[in-house]
Amino acid sequence: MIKITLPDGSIKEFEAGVSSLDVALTISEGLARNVLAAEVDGGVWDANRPIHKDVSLKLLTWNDDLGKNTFWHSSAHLLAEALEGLYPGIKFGIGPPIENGFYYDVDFGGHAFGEEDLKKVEDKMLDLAREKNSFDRKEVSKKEAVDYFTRKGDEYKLELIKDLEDGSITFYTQGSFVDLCRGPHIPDTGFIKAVKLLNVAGAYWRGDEKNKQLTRIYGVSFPKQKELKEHLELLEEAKKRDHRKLGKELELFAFSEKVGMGLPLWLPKGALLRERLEQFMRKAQVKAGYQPVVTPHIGQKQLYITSGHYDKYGEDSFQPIHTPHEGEEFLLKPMNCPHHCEIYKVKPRSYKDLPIRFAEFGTVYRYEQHGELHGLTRVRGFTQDDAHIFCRPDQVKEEFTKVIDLVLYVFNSLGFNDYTAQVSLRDKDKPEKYIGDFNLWDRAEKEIQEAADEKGLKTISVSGEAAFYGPKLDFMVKDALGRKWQLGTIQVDYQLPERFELEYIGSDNQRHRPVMIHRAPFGSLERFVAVLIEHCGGNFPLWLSPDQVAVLPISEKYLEYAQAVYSDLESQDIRGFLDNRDEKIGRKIWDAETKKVPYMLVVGEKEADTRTVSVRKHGSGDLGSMDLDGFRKIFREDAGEIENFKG
RNA sequence: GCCGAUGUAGCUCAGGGGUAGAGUACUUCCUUGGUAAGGAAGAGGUCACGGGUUCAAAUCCCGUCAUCGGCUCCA
Repeated sequence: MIKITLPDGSIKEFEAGVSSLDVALTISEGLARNVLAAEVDGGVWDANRPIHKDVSLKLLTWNDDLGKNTFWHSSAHLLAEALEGLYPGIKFGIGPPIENGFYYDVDFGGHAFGEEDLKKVEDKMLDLAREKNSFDRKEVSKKEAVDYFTRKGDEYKLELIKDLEDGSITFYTQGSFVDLCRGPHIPDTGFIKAVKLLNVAGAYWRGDEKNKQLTRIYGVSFPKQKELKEHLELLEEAKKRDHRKLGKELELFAFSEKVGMGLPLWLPKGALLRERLEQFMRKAQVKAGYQPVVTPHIGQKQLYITSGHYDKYGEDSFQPIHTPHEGEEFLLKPMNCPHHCEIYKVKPRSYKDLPIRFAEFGTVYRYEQHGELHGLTRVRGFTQDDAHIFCRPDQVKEEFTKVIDLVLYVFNSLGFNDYTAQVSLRDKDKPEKYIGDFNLWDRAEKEIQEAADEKGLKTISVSGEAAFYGPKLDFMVKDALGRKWQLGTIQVDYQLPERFELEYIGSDNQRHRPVMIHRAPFGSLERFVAVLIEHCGGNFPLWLSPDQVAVLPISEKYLEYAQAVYSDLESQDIRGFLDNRDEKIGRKIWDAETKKVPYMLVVGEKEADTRTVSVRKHGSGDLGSMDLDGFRKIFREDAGEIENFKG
């Protein structure tokens, strides 16, 4: 007999060899029907895998993330089985579950698999699911595994097996499909009741551009048809918040093929939004001891050779601008740091001067690859809310901590609570990707982690995400469709001060090397605005709204009073417009609501007589009549502190 | 850059080898209307661009460009 401890602490005795499913049956048949897998002593197991010793056990259903994971992993196998049935001889890469569904990478040989083929595969998957084939686990030796896939002719699986330890290899079989897989899986395919294959994409084998590109098929599946329907509706809703769609609808920004791809054009309303954000940041930075500087949009090629950027990115960048002068070459600036280094160097610096903080809204240009461009989140010309802090080594942590405060202040002010703080480290297996002394790297990485910990930030560490000159603390935020973007970034850099031979005179009257901290709380104005748009669905906080108030006269007869109201608002620095069109009030309200204008002031005979306005708030409706002072009070309260600062 | 898809009026989209369609926006006129779309008329397109097939191409084929979904990249 073995003892099994359940999550509620109760302990039950079973014969050795009992499965999680058997345990579930002793609790209730209904539960057993829903068990997808089980957490056994912390590891996830197949629900039908026999247990031979005392363990703690948690049954996993669709309501557990690990349960969903297992479900989608099994769905990937089902996809592969369907594909193999329809396209015999194809080869398989990997097929894991992901955050919202699963995918499988497939080598179709010469066949061009397109989106119109998805329906057929979906149907086949559902056919196979109805067969309720069980997922059978089998431990195999490395030799058996190699033999099987050699016979099958699947070089990708063979490559995977090569890296596996003999004795740790398992196969899973469902129906006629056998896969190399560590599992676990759901009991049988019958659990999968609804499937939607979402798209096909190319994906390099093992994520390496030098390898062959496989066809990746993305899908999502559910135990109930209804859940699929809800999921697809959620996706549709998310698409409505897409900044590219809202940016067009709200006339914030546009692109022109003539100007060039990835080069955003800011329309008046968008420019206003940007300006408000810049003003907000300027104000916060002045308070935090930053000094604004301004530098040109180009710099000599030599500047970037010195910084190391030319060596790293030069060939894949916008190419040098030539002048009538033979041999003279300028680069569009792809970053501001070298310019700021030269500002640091204009005069000798004392240890007493440090830290020095140079801030600039610097517009930079980077030749991003064609397929990488994406709305405002990935562009070829953008403005960083950049600053560089030059400090003594002993000041690094304190300065870093202050920057974290600033980033968090910005995020909080804009209601960004759902971010991930990512410590981006170097990939220690690829030292060739980085410059500088790795002892300094280790020091910088440690300082970043410590500063983050001291601020109580919950961080995740990702190796290989560092900049080539130093590690970073990145603030990642998701867009409407769940894609992660880096917004705020803080970087510790020991390399550029070295390359630019930056110095300060210490208290010992000796020359010392300062440390540089690169930081941009927004990251870029473009990307930040994009995420902001999606975050608030185009309903900006009042202080950022391009149009804050619409004055809506009932008819032409009240235009004069409406104009007086509008002028009064203008004199109070309240932004908006007067809708003097020959339209009915219902129409004017419709249009203002559609444009997401926060406040609408309806004025007609009654208001003109009593010198009042009838206030309507976007999304909430009629607030009733009041005089202008009353409205301004409501407005100022809604606008909050930020609106009321004079930046 | 790579794989897959898309490109028709300012916008959203239908159509499809034989003279280009809707809704909306726009212009003019009527209407002077009280909290989410008043009515009528008009104007608006080299069907992304360049080739090819055809008596005839917006439609079929090829190429280019841009956009979308991914991959790679992201100073």
